[in-house]
Amino acid sequence: MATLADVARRAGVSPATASRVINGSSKPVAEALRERVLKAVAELRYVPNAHAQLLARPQRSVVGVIVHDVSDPYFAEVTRGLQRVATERGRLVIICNSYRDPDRELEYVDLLRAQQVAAIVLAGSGYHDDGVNALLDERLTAYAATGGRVSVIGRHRHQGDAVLPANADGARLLGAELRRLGHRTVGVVSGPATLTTTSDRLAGLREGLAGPLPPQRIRYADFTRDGGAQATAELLDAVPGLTAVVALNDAMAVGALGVLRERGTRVPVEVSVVGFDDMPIAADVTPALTTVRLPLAALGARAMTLALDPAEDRDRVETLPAELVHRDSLGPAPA
Amino acid sequence: MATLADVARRAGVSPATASRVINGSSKPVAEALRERVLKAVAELRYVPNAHAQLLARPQRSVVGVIVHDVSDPYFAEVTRGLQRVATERGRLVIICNSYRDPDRELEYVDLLRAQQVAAIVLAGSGYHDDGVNALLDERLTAYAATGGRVSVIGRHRHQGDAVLPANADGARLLGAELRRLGHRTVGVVSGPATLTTTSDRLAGLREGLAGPLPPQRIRYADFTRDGGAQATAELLDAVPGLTAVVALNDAMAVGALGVLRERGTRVPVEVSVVGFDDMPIAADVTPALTTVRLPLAALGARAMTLALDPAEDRDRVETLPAELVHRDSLGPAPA
DNA sequence: GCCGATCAGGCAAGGGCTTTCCCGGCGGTG
DNA sequence: CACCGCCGGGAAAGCCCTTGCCTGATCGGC
Repeated sequence: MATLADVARRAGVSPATASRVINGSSKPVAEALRERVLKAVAELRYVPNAHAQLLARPQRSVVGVIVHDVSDPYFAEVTRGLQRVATERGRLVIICNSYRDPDRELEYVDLLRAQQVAAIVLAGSGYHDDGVNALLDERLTAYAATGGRVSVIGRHRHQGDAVLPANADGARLLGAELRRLGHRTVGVVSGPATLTTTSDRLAGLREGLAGPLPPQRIRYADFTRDGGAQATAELLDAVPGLTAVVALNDAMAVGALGVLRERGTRVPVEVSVVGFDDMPIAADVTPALTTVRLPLAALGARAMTLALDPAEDRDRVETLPAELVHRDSLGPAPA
Repeated sequence: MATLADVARRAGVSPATASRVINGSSKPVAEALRERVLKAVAELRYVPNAHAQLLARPQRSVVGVIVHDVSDPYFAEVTRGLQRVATERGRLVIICNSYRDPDRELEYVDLLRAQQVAAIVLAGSGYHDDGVNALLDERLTAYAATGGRVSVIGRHRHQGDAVLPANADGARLLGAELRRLGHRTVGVVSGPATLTTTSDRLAGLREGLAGPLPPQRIRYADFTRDGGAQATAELLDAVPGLTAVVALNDAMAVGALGVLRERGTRVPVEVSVVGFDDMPIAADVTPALTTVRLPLAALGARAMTLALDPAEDRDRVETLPAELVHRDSLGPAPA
């Protein structure tokens, strides 16, 4: 691997001059030398060692992002927003998948700290586990204390900036609409109870329905298609007279639709199905999914903006609104 | 930000000893000192500077991966395979999205080189552009010359290891099946003509159909849902008597289905639709999509294995088979 | 009781780059 | 013509960590 010294030697200049040519310092370099350096760079296919550079010039230009799983469309969309802003500001992004494992999340915080990133953006639901939260909070505080910026998407925190989707609001809208359409026996296909997103949505839904939601009408499973399918099957078997299935995200709703199709139940004539998040698939399944749209890319963009913003007022909390998207999978409750 | 020297000072030892405690060198350290160091680390929330570490100990443990777009389910799946193997082998992965921009691909190769990564995995279709290919090849060769490993997924190269999906084979299977079912007027909703994946699939399809495929029955668009929708609309308007639409990936097929539904055309009774890749959505749209399954995760896993494998025989090329998945969107041609 | 072997710990040399500081040479001014 | 200031270039100090080598101490063996 060619080094700066190699380049300098080949161009017949000092490493200092070579460095100045290569990353355009404020100091001027005579045209003749500049060309010789550039020529040497090309010939040696020189690429500066990023680690040496970052060590010498503690200019923190990269931002770390921790998400549950980028390949999940929810986070893909959030990440898109994050990336857009980062690119605009000339920042590189390192993405880490925690796969919903709080321990891995902690590890990644340290890893990013070790990488000297300028900011850490933590996206995705938090956990109902005070031990984990305390640990995470402590790590992030330590990071913030050394000048790092922290910004969080979709979880409640006491330190650092936060951007929240209106989970409860959206669910309330959904619940109210179900109620308006006469649904009284509603089943919920829920994500893991350990996630705050789950409980927020559940709470909002309860409020919107303005009626009882007994525990046996809630089934907890993974926030995936298959989790949704299984929970729906259980629900259909356990709850007689069910007129609507609320899935707490669209992937689960797709699973619900699959089970209902298998069983020959007509949607929405016999049973209505609603989702959450408004993923791209939502419009392409049959029937097209009625769901709650969250401004995911905007969430990401905003969080990155806050993280990069040198503003002095920390601990800002912003909520971005949810919106009900009417499609075909929700109809009036059958008489 | 606390440094190793801070820790050493606080623990009353030399930086050397602190270092040895922190990353368990082979050299033994007395229990008393070890504890003092660990205590100092905890109190200062010390995290070693990764850049300094990598500079001091040029142990290359991270692998760079360049994909078109991780949030695309195709690459999400490939990446899953890559990650699995990398994790098994204790390697970290840096993922870069080229967003199908050859220039950005080049930049990322340099960036990864600057990061001193142990290997670069390049995933996703190559381009029909000799200029770009030459440039890329040259960059990769330079990297390989300094001991870097290169491994490539789904593109033809002359240097480095390569793992290929059987694009042509799969398309041939599809074409033959269409022919068997009596389809004679087949339209193709194709990805960008600049990609080699597109031309491979097109060539295979042509072979399988064993009949003419005039240019006006092929529409090129982006490999996205909307691209597929638009191309399908054009095709329906331009080609009378169309009995089947072949979309060159599943996202486009979903778009095709959407357009046909809007127009009230029954699938597969009036027009059949087939896709490619067998993405998770494929089974959940209505009618469920007949498509060609590619072993994407296996492709990723294999590429990572080759990249990490210190085997001496370079330039290995492996092809992983494709498989026709029969679902509901393909039926016999109407009489 | 002495010597050599063994062991724990520290010193210091890098690793590749940036940047401050300094120096020599030039042009301009009095 | 002498002096000053400016400008382009180089020497060298540091950024933070690892590790080979050396030292001082301890211990066992004779």
